[in-house]
Amino acid sequence: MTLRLYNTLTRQKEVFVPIDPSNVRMYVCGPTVYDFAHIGNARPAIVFDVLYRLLRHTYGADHVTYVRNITDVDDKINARALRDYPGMPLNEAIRHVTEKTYDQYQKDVTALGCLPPTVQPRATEHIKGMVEMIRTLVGRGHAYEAGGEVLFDVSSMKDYGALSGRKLEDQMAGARVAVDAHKKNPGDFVLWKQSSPEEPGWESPWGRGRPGWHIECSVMSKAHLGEVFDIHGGGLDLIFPHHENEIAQSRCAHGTSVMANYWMHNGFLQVEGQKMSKSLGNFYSIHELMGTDAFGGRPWSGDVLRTAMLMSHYRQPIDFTVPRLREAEAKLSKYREIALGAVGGGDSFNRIENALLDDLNTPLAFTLADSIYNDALDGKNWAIAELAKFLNLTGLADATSQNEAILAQRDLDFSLANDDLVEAKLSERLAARKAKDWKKSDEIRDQLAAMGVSIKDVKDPASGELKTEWEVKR
RNA sequence: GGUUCCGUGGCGGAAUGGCUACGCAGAGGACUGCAAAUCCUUGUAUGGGGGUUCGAUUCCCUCCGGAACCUCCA
Repeated sequence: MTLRLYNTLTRQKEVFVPIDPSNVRMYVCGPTVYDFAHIGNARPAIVFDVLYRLLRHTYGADHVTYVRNITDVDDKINARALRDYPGMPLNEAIRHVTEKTYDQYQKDVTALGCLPPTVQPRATEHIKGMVEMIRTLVGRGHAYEAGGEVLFDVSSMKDYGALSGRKLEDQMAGARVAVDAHKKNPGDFVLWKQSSPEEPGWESPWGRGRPGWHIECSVMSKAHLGEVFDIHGGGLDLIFPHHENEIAQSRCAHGTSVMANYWMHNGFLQVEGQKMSKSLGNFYSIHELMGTDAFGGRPWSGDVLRTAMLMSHYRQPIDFTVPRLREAEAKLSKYREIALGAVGGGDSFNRIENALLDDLNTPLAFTLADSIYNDALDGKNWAIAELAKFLNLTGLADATSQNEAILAQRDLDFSLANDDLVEAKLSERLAARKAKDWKKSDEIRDQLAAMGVSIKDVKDPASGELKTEWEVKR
């Protein structure tokens, strides 16, 4: 079975053929580090991590290069720096913002079970390359200087818009594109803009300034992967304008007919049926979900979040809800219980691997895992190996399950604090049961339930004596 | 207005030109004083209308409904 991927460029699934099997190259647009990553940002990180693992599995771990950039030059970062560190020199404040956000991002994606990419370049490390590429574009007649900016001239590229299926004329018909007086075309976009003395800036042939958003990815991908590479990924919303513009810049600068052969885009995530937004109050950072009670009144571990993501196909929308997370948690814990200790590999039927090879069909992989589960329960080794392989290939063996520890600790704290009280009530209830005073017995059960304690009546198998077990219900 | 995509049971979701998987929830039963837990059994779906076909949920057309993008939001 060969790897097949849906290619946004052609709008169909294609067999993946790498340019160089000894070095498969993938670039994914990473975060702009101005605020903590939210649950929507987690999706591309997870999806492309699964692809990365699959590529490593298929071509060998040393034969895949995965680049995920860090955008640390951006006007939103500047705004955040001014807001959070008033009075501090801007450049210093910016460093605070980007470092803090970057550190948290690394922690978040690690907890979600994502392997570190081969390289995580930062935009600020590549300013020189950006200036060079812009200079090339100007020299080749694809960019021009106007109104203190350097702009890409979209009319200079014949098939601009091929990725998104957009034609320049159609866009203009929409009449919602901002028209700036100094632009030749409304669709022209900024490559370089001048900075005021307070703003961050770098020297360039066009004065002290800073790069536009799109040029960063063109330069960083070129630096680490070359002019043409295999896979370029990101969220659905990046197709236009970001990826369209990256393609324009890279192809025009290098004179190539493609930038990347396969373009992949993950679908969006909604929270409880609504688009996630701060105004609706359904905006959750990864950090909040894992470390607080903000969503559903309890923390959710990285592996549960990862499972909940992978239960849907990456191109489908996901509705993120509490029942979904519960289902994910239940599913995962039953697989883990049986397969986590097992050594993956073994030559089993490879059905799960084939599902993943078919454009990352993770929901099918879960389905297969469910059907294999019963065989694994019966102790069949091939089934246990297949489940273990599934957990490894999807990164579920690596994601943190820290919240189990947190919840267990909570339960323990509760138990220690309430042990005497609960025991007293239980013996009272046992007496009532022996006296067949069901009313009183049920009342006590209700009281305990109200405290969050659920009970289980059992018989001692040896003596046949009545006993009651209890635990804290979450 | 333009571009792209999606409609399968209560929910999540797979697959297929020929009884529509699987999981969760639900229902019934066993057990229990009653519950819980556990075990056994089980009902329910391809948005509407055309077309191609022996046969369409699958392919084509159309309608309805929904989403994303056209605004430096993954």
